[in-house]
Amino acid sequence: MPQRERLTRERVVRAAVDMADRDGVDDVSMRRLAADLDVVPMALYKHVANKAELLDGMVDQVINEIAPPQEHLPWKQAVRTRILDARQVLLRHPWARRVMESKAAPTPTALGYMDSMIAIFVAGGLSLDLTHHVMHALGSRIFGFSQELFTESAGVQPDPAMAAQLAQAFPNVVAVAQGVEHDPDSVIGPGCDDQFEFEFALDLQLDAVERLHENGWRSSVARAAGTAP
Amino acid sequence: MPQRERLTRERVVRAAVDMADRDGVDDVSMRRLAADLDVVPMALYKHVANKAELLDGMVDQVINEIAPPQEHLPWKQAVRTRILDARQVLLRHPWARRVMESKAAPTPTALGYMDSMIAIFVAGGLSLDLTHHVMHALGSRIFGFSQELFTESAGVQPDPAMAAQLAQAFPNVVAVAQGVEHDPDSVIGPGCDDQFEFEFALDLQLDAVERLHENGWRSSVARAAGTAP
DNA sequence: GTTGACAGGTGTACATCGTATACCTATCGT
DNA sequence: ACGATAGGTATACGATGTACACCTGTCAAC
Repeated sequence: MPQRERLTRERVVRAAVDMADRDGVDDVSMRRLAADLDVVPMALYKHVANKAELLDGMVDQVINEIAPPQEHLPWKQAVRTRILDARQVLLRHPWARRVMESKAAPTPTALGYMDSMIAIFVAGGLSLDLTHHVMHALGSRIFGFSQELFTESAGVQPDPAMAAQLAQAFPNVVAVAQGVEHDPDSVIGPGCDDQFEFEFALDLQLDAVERLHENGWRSSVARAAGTAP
Repeated sequence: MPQRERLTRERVVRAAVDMADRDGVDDVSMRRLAADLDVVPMALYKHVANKAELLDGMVDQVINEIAPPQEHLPWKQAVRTRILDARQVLLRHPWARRVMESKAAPTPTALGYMDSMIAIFVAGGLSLDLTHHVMHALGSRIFGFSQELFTESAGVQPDPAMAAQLAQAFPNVVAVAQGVEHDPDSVIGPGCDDQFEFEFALDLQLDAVERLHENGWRSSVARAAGTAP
């Protein structure tokens, strides 16, 4: 009988992703991961060069969960649906944002994803130059990041006395937060970083790009506009 | 004679910021910091609760380097110049981006900064609701982040054989990168995350917001537009 | 079959990290 | 002069990533 299923890079990475989903990425250590796989810590190093490479593998697995672009769609829609899909994937693996952001170089998998995204713009007729700037402007949103800064009002603030103090110290922050909460039409999800905010920002940018493109954007024009007072 | 200058929370935090600027934030450990201050590691804990609080203090110091908003300016210009100033500050402290992004709750200092930024929009006549969404849309750009994903093409790729292989595997990425490099008009700075890209993205968003505002934006309208196919 | 190479799992060890706890000591208001 | 207290010290613990040497089970070739 096979006393224990053989280890594989595949199996190691998959277990690490599961553990990160479950306990958060900070609690993924080589030793805990090894224990999870019923193996001695150093055994992992036969399948993974070091922890950085393990994290690379984890991110790659997440990126591979993003569906390939839909063909035969206008570029704006194709980009939009793909990014929203990426966002769904990243909501399943919230730790991936921080890991990706702390990496210096993209893996081939990440490059491939960016490549396919660029392809959509180019196929849609956008110039290479405009596409380049757009990729920068979209930034990490391409990977579906919610880049939420702080998980705004993450914890409930139960203390009413402190709430009053807050309101005095930061009246505008509180006004914006409360104003929206009191608006019955507003879409306020948990942590306020919900689907609406993401789509709002995404559409703002995509619409602006579309407008630029339709107006026959050339780099000199935009540069002048950008640096003008 | 004062055998050694007394330690202060101020002095500790300042030394930590200097060390992070010099060696990168990953090399800032309580022990190295203590050695730098010619003191035993545990001495730091008399001025700082723990490392997380130290990082908070470091970020606060960076935020405090950002100039206060200029009065008597139209909101768009006021926001624009302030964010560009924030960007300059963050370029001096590149580590601050990652630290801020990995924090869950904002410090009072960060809240104060956001508060003063919101104040600009509100004073400019934007509705609380629109301001709220705009703050989300701008996201970390408010703090001047370049959110560069990967320090794109950070290292030079000297190997021509690998370059060819790259071009075959990721034709679009290479095309976009090369196309721009070959354009003599293009502004390509080190790492390609230069001033132009940042301003391009920032203006794209600010212009879009201005258009929304001038068209008398109401939340229901934007929501319908956002979720429409 | 026997053998021998080698992929893959093991054991031990080390430097480094954050920090709890207990202690000592210089300073200062009374 | 004295005792409280703020601030620096000493020691120690558990956790982390991983280098290095070792063992062992599997399988190809003879």
